[in-house]
Amino acid sequence: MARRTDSNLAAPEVLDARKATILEAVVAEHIDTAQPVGSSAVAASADLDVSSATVRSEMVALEREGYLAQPHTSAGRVPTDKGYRYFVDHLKSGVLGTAQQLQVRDFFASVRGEVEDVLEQTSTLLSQLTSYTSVVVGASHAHASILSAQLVNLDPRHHLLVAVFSDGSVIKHSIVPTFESTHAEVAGASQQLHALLIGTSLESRVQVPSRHDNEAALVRDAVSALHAAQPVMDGEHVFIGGSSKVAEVFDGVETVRKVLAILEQELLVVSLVQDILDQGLSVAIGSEHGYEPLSACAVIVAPVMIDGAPAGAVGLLGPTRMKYREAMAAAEVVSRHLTRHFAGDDDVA
Amino acid sequence: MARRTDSNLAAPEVLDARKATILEAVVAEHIDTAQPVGSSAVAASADLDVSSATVRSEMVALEREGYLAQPHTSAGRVPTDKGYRYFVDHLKSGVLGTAQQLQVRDFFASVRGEVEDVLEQTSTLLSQLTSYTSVVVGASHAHASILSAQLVNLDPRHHLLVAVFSDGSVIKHSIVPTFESTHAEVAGASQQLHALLIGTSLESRVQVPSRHDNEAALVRDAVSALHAAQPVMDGEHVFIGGSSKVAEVFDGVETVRKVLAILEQELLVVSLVQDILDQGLSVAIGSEHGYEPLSACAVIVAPVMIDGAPAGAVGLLGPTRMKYREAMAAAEVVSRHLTRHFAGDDDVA
DNA sequence: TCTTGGCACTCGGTAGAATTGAGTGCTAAC
DNA sequence: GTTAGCACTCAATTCTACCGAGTGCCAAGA
Repeated sequence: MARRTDSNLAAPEVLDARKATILEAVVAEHIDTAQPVGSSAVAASADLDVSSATVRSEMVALEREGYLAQPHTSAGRVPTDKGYRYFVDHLKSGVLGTAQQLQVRDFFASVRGEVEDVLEQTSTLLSQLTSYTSVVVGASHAHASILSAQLVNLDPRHHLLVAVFSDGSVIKHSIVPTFESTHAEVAGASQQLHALLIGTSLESRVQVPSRHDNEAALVRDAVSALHAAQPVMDGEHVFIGGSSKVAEVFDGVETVRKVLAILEQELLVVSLVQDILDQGLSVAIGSEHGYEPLSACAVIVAPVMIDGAPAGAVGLLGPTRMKYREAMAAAEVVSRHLTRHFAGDDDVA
Repeated sequence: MARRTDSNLAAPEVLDARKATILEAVVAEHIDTAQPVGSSAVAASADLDVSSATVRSEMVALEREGYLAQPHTSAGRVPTDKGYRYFVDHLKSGVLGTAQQLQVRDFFASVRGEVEDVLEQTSTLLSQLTSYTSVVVGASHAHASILSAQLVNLDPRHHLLVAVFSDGSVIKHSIVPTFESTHAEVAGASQQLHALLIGTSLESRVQVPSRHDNEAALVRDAVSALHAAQPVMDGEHVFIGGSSKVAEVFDGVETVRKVLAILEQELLVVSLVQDILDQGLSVAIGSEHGYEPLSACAVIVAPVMIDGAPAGAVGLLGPTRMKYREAMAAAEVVSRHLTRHFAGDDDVA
């Protein structure tokens, strides 16, 4: 399983076998205990037959090379972001526990309803599976074609544009023209809109009528409102699950506050996830994503595909010392199920 | 300003003037400092010319009556929930700072867009105004009448019911019948639905066709789906703002976790707010609402009206030692603006 | 040259003791 | 009823000693 798929990034660094074993032992142990790890613990745990003194001298090397750090002189070592990165890059892919596999299977076998509901519930599932906070970013429907568009008359100066897309999404947008319109005008505009927009997507340009009557003006307003709506869309498709996990998983109120504050800004979360995907990563550790307030976090992402094209993602957010193997397995399994779910094979899991 | 509007509740208790002054001084001081308050501090602060010894003896009385509590023998006093209740019941109504008034006015003068967007932004506003977590519950549109209903054909076995309501809300619901339908059948059903549902509300019963063809079956499916959707609706109209404030305002990770966990369950939040309103309260302190995990919290609510009928609410959630006066003022001002906003006077503030 | 046992050293964490001081309850006098 | 005075309580703070996990370094051994 490739952790980096983007070739313009430096290839994973290589350490000699013993250093690698030691580093991995330190990381694994620290993930487990949240404590600095000492040379003797490593000598005992890892299956290398060397004394703690040898481990010690290797550790100073690893520290010099930036993989490990020492909280203070007489303490064990703690992984740096670079250390975690090495660990993740050399992680053998894990599998989900059978109980969890079953949970995922059951979930996708029984989940019903609108896309939004599915995504929301998926975010809850993912967070329950891992005890980390989860993020599910829904597909943008920029490419979906319009199946129906209509203008509904709320009152003489307030109309509602409602468009239905081929992916099952529905958007609405208020149209508040400066002039009053009759029922008949709105109905007429509605019909024109429908004829005009049906089969188009948000990306395609449409030919609007240039006449000067109310009906044509309404149509123009509606079309421009629709196309203006596009960038906002993504914001409506973020689902964050298990934000209370933040308080469980991080220590330090200040960290908790910072992370929650980020999670509140959903647009920011979307671009975070997008950035990581764009970098070709499946995990971003510490400061690898540029978001300073999240420097204590690691973020795992897995894309969700529709028709072979990326169309959303699931993500997990935890401390840098998170359980990468399990969390990555969960993210991948869920993203795969989700992809399959949207491909239409609701039945088989 | 009445804190309790429901007459079947006990009238606010009365304390003699000096006890009241002392109690209020203790509460005010404790809200300010988060520390237990001693007799000498009260004797100095409050404008009663008595010695600390006198204050002391009054305090034992207040403690005996359940208004105050002592964390331990040699500490000052801390208000109980009952103490806060007295404080709140006798609070002179506060006004918002002018800067904040301006902020609210500007906000409502410039806010645009769909109801959902307005509510969401309002929740952010409210949380910024007060630095507490805010809750905005949107109006249920059970009473709104249907302006338009249509069935859109996604694929032969998957149709989308889209209904537009007079309050500008739009709901969609998947219809997945066991049989395949032609385009014409769906279009026919869509027209029947429109004719059938237009002008009705979610509460009204409609006469569905009893014929045995696909078209009639589609109509029946759609109508029942629509009415089944009703209870779920409220869930889609909760907006929580400033959840990161939870980490600022409560101490103790465990409390933070519990509160966040509650906030994640939006339906629960809705019923919490509803319960408090039903009790005729505008503030629920500690265990006054039945939600044990929120026993460290106080919740302030203010109803939002549409056409004179309650149709939603704004709320604030903070620690029991929250700044009641400011927070209540903020909630009331915002709810009033929101009420006015939905009444249509967008311009005047 | 690499490994290892040995050893002195560092320094955070803990446990106890001593101290402090804010605040109380009580009482006797006003 | 009020108040000054006083003994008492007890959390919080400070100080001390000490423990021990863990290090760095070195000299001997493979």
